[in-house]
Amino acid sequence: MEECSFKGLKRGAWTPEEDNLLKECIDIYGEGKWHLIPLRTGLNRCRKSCRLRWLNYMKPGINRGKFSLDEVDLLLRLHKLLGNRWSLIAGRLPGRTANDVKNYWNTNLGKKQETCCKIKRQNKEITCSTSTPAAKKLNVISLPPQSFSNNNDVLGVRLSEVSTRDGSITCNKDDRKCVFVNNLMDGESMCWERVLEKCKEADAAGPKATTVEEAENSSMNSMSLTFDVDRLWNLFNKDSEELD
DNA sequence: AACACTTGCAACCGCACGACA
DNA sequence: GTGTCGTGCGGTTGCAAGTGT
Repeated sequence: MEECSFKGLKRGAWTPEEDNLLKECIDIYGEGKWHLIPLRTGLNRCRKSCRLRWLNYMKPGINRGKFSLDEVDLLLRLHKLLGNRWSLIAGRLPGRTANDVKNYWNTNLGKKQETCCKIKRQNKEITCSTSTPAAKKLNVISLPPQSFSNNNDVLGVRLSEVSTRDGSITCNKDDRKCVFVNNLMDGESMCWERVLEKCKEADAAGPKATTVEEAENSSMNSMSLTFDVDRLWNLFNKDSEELD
């Protein structure tokens, strides 16, 4: 936040007066005009700070209550699929912000994962990095290079703009990336959700964990689902072909 | 009551990326 | 092709509130 480091700009906790100014300005000019906020309101805050305040705290519809079991379950599954893509995960949790999700993960679920890991290391001598909590301990699904047929506009995203080159679903515009992932999980396609459902069904039929860690996860943490990455990838391929 | 320690979360920081000149 | 600007994201920090001793 380069400009926020300049002297003269206020930092730290927001006052109710500042919140009111911010809200009034956004009511008038709308979201996204962050550069206008300090100019129009006289708020002595940088635009990034204004944006963060609005998105994480003041935006209508934000759910500041405790995470329900359903939300935690979904969060765990989405994190397993997407890794630390907090904004994408938050997009699937109505009323939750990326910051909320990230904080919840770091303070609750991440610690549980770490504790689990330590216990396992002590008991089973399983190697497990502790350099970064949470994320690196998870078997985040990594998608191999994937191509889609050219110029097919599916689910609001031109598929020629989509690739999975770096192991994530990406396309040329961030918002489109979001739309793409969201759409994959929404509506008739519900690609990822079907994947998850199939995994759930398979797990219900007979748990098949691919690693010792996952096998232990299934017994140590009832909230955690186990995933066979290869199977998931095959299912994703199948769904992609159907979309094609 | 007073202090130390822990926890949860709001806010900040640095970086990446797209748009545009 | 390159530099600048605006925006968004993930990681990290700082501090108030809560809890333990």
